[in-house]
Amino acid sequence: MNIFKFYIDKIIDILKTANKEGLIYLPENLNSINVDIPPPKFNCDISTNVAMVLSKPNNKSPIEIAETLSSLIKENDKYIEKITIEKPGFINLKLNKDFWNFLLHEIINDKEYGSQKTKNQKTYLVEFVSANPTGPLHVGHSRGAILGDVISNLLKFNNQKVTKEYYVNDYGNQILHFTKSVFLRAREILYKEKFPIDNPDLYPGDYLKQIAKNIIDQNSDLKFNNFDEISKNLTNLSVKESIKLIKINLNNLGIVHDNFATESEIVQNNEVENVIKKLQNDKFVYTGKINAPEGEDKSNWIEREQLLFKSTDFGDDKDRSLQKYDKSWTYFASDVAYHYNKLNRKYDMLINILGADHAGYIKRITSAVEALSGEKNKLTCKVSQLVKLIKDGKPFKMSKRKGDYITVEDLINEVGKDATRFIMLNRSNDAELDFDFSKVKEKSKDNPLYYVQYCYARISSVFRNIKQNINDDIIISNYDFKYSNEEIIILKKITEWPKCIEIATEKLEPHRIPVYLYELSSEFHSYWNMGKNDPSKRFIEKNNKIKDDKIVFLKIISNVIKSGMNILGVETPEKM
RNA sequence: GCGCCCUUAGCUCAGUUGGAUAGAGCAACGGUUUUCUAAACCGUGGGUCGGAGGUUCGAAUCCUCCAGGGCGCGCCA
Repeated sequence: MNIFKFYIDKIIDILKTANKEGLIYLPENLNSINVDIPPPKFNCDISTNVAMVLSKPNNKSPIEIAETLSSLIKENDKYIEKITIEKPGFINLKLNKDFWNFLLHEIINDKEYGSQKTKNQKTYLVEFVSANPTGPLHVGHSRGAILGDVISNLLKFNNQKVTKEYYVNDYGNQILHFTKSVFLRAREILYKEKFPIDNPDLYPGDYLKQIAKNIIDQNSDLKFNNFDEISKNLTNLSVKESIKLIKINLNNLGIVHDNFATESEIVQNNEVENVIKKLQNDKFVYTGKINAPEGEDKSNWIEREQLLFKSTDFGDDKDRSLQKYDKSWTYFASDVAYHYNKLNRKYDMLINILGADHAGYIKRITSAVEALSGEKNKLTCKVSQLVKLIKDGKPFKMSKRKGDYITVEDLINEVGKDATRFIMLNRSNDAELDFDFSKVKEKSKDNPLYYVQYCYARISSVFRNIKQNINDDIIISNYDFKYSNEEIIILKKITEWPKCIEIATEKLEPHRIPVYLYELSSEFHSYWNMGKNDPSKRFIEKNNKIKDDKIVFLKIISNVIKSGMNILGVETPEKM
């Protein structure tokens, strides 16, 4: 039940009839007609811009059209108490009590209220995190991880089919350096050799000692004499250890992937060769030269003939290299193969969540997917911007070099899963985020998580006091209530929930959900406090009973909060 | 040099399929608890929506240009 759609459909029906009767001329495209909630001062529930949109094509003033339409609307809708026209031509509707009773009756026990019920269910592959398997996740990874998880939840809430995937980059130079670091840490343990801490290629973090120790303990036959001899085996073991750590981190954040795809498998199965052959056949690959980037030190630049992907055909600023100097594949080449692999698994839509530092990569990979699929918007990439850590009022800089960074484990231990998720989701993913440790820990209004949870807890306390289970369906025989103006303000907010979900889904912007939940909670807290002076606004009466209208009211609000918090992956405790 | 993101109140930020007087929180000041959870509420002040053009009935929102900040750009992943 989306009242905006409900009224747009209604208005368009009326327009079509009026058009047939020759009362009004209709342009082809009616998309700019919309229905909204008007500002509070008009004391109305719904407004539409239809008269202004039709003004020009009809060569009449908006007010004139509004007058014609408003009488038609009024005749055709039994839910209208009052209809007014406001300059410059808005039509404002005030809905009667039958409407609110109808609405509440529709949604009271609908656990999926707000869900976008589309006819065709689509399959999505959401790839996120995909951090290099060279150690545990740090705070920077967690924002994208949470974003991807909640986008998946959001799609699922709308009854779409979602696979959550992690792409393990277990191939290439960084992994080689990582394995070498494990090797040297192992020798440090076994032979007391000093780890070359100053070698900038190696990974200095302490966690490598533990990884090395685990590998030694579990593989007594492995000899740490010659790196080249055990390199392949040790890579596998080291990556496995890393993935183990990463999975623990993800679990602590409340995230479980459905699938882990590995780069090494893509390479071993010759998928890179295959995809490049396909692109060659389609004339998207050629041998040529590319220029060094402007404004940087070009002294090390070696110009050479190389295998290039024609991403400029799709709007990229240069073509992209597929092969390294030694003829091995670039990261991009295997990623193209990986995306071809995704395409062959026949998903309707692909979504990638990337960190800000990989944003420059989007153009070339969407180009590749377009070249391979022939579809323009098959792949959507969302970027999670930087997280600026603030500790003790000062920015906290992480340095991978020194192994000096805040891990997900530190984060969860210090602020907890729910607060982390809520705060990280409370901002647009396109904007940088200040993450202030002391504030996130604070149990007050400063922390929007507790504010929303407290709203749910307050509602729960009413249910507890009247000895009802908040999760049970509400059975009401007769929907005939008259809500006060203060209550209708909140009911109006409730009607916005489907719209919030719609926009959040369409734009893949889950931050709209915590923002909405905060606003709804704010209105509820405000109402709650009115009960102090005005007994009619209290929920429980002197005889410890509750009226039907009140319990319906509470149930609706708690349903919305609960389903919103579920999408966010955050708890709704009944007591705080 | 190029690409992406950001610029809205003192601070941190919401606000886009273009809508009516641009909203929250924090900070400041003053109030609210014999009554369902005060982790709450109420009130007061605070704005050239970075700048300049354009598009139109109407622009924080769309287009162009400019400025400032961030991230990134090599056969690293």
